[in-house]
Formats: sequence, structure tokens, C-alpha cells
Amino acid sequence: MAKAEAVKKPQGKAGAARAPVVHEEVFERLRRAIIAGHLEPGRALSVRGLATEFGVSAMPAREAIRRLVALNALELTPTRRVMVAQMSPGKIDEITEARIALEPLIAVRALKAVGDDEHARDALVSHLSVIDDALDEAISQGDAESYSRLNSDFHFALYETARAPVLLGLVESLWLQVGPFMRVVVGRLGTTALVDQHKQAIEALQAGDARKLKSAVRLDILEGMKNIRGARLS
Amino acid sequence: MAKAEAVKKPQGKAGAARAPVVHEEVFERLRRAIIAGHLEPGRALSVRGLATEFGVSAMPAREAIRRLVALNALELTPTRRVMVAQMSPGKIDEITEARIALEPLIAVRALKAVGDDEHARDALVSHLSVIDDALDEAISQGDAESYSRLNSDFHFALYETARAPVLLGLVESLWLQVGPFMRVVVGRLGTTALVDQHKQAIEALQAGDARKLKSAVRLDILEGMKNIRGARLS
DNA sequence: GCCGAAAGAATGTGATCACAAATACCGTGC
DNA sequence: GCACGGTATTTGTGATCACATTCTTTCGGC
Repeated sequence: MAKAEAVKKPQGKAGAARAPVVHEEVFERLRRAIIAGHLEPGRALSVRGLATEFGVSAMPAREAIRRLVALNALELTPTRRVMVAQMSPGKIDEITEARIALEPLIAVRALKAVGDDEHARDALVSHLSVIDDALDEAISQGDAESYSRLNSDFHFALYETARAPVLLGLVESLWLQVGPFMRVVVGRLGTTALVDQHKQAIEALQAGDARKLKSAVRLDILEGMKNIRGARLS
Repeated sequence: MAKAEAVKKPQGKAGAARAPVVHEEVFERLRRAIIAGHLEPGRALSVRGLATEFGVSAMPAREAIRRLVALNALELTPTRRVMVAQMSPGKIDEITEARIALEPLIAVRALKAVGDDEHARDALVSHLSVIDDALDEAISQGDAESYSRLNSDFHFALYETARAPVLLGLVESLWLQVGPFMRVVVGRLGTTALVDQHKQAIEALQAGDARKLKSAVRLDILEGMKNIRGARLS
């Protein structure tokens, strides 16, 4: 398996000269799957299993798993087997606290990043609106899968414009830890009852209102995490 | 090389049955070295170099490096070479913001964790006092190496009692990113001018004063990061 | 019928090799 | 003296093998 066949990869003479190595591709796919909630908590993963599933050799799978363990997205059993992290009430509290501490900060940074440039702000607002419209569509159709993906798309589209790699890294680690449970939530509750603060956030961005933006992000987090807690205790 | 000699490791029948695998030991040693500031920013690391330095094969070195890259402690060059992360004014801002957002939270959690148990609180206070005394000693002797290590010991002795693994992981990631620069700071400034808020924090713990504790932690962070910024701009 | 031991499969970890890309080194030409 | 080009070394990455441990399944005894 995984002949790889010396793809030749002529370095892509034009462009940013990025060469997405195999283990990074595996990592990215797995990361997205976790954030989008495609993997249920407690789901066991193995190096060889992941390798065959992605059609690669054991090595890239190992490195991807190692990275995700470092980010607390995957958990090690006492015997060093790997599973998607389990949730606990205590962890819900911690993640909620950390998200509320960090995400409003990075949202405000995004606001400030586009604050000077009216064109950039409009572009961001319009981009977020597109995502949020699709989100509403997913909600009305009860499409849990799309909901999870679009919800993370919305938040990270906002956060990435902050150009704050350190904060973004912390937030990504947190999302990797909630991802598996967002899935469970929207699966159990159905998506019809879900409300979000995204439109409030967009308005705040448009108005350049940092206070309102922080509030919207904070409320959105509280709503989402409350649902997780509710699903957990049911 | 790396005979390892089949240490036999009879599983340590008594005890927590922990078997510190090779790559974890390498990771831990490297992690401590970075937090303690033993590695200067921009310092290049290589898989084989680290392997021979630690007397292991390439594999554990690879995994340790991969984990530390995931934690933003190490940086990848465009050609995938590895170095200790560089600092920039923007990163200083971000790390300061994140530390101030997170560390007071975890400190207050530590306070609450020992709040009920007077015995536990006394034990923590006494433990922290011992570390802080050693810290004063290191300062008076201008021992930069001990200062870095004891300073991180103090903070993490406090944070670990919070039993908040998620928050602790985030904070550890941040310390891994500042570690190399603490070293530079104390090396350049000398340690005589350094003041810390540790005694304030200990008093707040003893009094069960969450507000004062948060303030002390916050000020300690601001002091430390200000020194980093100053050293950077000099 | 059920518990437990033994056999078999699966898994994590470490080691080593191969290869291409990148870096460092060194000598030549001007 | 210096820039340039070519060679040699270093390096990251992927693949594969070996081994001990762990998990699973099965079968035998009571």
C-alpha cells in the first residue's frame, strides 16, 4: 500500500512554494473531522487503522496522531492506546471558561484588524454573512453535519482575520476538544431549537462596536456550551 | 548507539504502573529545557542531532520535536527545519494578553481547590514559600538559571493544584513560548532589579482572597512580560 | 452456563534504511 | 578579493521490520 509513486511534485514553481507533506495532510483531515464532530467521543484510533483508512503508511498517521494528542484533541489510555477525548462536567466548565476568556479577545482583535480599512471590514462582514446564511439553511434543514462545519467556519473566519497566531492556536486547541460534542449535541437536540449570536456579531463588526462583539461572542459560547452540558446530563 | 540495554523495567509492580517511554522522556527533558530558558530563540534543532545528544535513536527525537512544534514551542522554517521559536513584538502582546486572560483564572481555581481544606491550603502556602525563598536566594546571587527554573516551579506549583488539565495545558503552551525569552531577560538585565508578586500571591492564598490573588498574578505577568519587551527592544 | 486461561491478532514503540531537498563547504575563475 | 558553481554533507520524511505488551477470541474445566 501507499506506493506514493514518486508523485514528482515539481515544486509548483508558481505560488507560495507550499509542499503539503503527507503527514500534514493526514493531520489536517483528521483535525477537520474532529472539529466538525465527525468522530464520536471515545472512538478508538490506531496508527495502522488510520494509515490504511487514509491510504498512507504508518509513519504519517503516527505523526498526525501525535500532534493531535499534544493538542488534547485525542486522549491516551493508560496503555497508550488512542481515542477521541471523552467529556466530563469538569472539562466542560474548563473549556467554557477558557473559551470565554480567549475568544472575545481574538474577536476584538479581528475587529481592530479590519477597523482601519473599510473595504476589509465589508469583505469580512459579507464573508461571514454568506457563512451564516448557509448556517441558517443547514439549521432549517436539520443538517447536523453542515451545521457543525459551518459553525466552526464562521468562528474561524472571524478569528483568522485577527492575525493572532498565538491566540488562534489556543482557540483551535479548545475547539478540537469540543468538536466531538458539538456533533452529539446537534444530533440529539435536533437543530431547530438552536439559536446563535452570529447576526449580533456581524452587526457589531459592521458598527465597529467592540463591546457588542464581545458580548455576542460570549453569549454564543455560553449557548453552545450549555447545550453540550445539557446533552451530557440527559 | 542508543543500546538502551533492555533495562528490563519489571513494570514496577508497586506504584502507578507508569512506564515512561523513551520519546516521552525526551519530550519532557526538552520541554523543561525550553521552559527554563536553556535554549536560545532561533536555536536550530535537528532530529538526528537531538537523538545523539540524548543518546536515543531518531524516532523518539522525532516525536518529541513534533509534539513541541504542535505546542508552538518550536517553529518550522519554510523548509521544515526546526528551531526554537523567535519572538516578535506582536507575539509578546498576544502572549501577554493570553496569560492575563488565563493564569488568574487557574490561580483562582487553585485557591478554590484548597479553600475547603485548611490543611491543603497550608501545605500549598508552605510549598510555595519554600520555592519563593529559593527564588529570592537565586535573585540575590544573580543565578539566572535557577531563577528561571524556580519561577516556573512557583507558578506551576500553584496552577497544578487547580486540577484543571485543560487550562493547565493552555498555560503550559504559553510558558513554552515565553521560556526562551525569560532566559534572555534575566541574562541581560541581571536578576537584581527583578521584583515579583509572589509574596502577594501567597498572602492572598492564605487569606483566601481571590481578588487579591488575581491581581498579584496579573501584576506578576505584566512585570515579567514588560521585561521581555524591554530586553527585546534594547 | 459461566468463569478463566491460553492462543491468536492487533497495537504502540523503537530502530533502521532510502531518497529527495536543502544547506554547507570548497575550490575555481575572474 | 569576491562571486559563482559544483560537490559533499546534513536533514526531513516516508517506509518497513522487530519486539513486547495488550486486547480479543476461543476453548476447556468445573
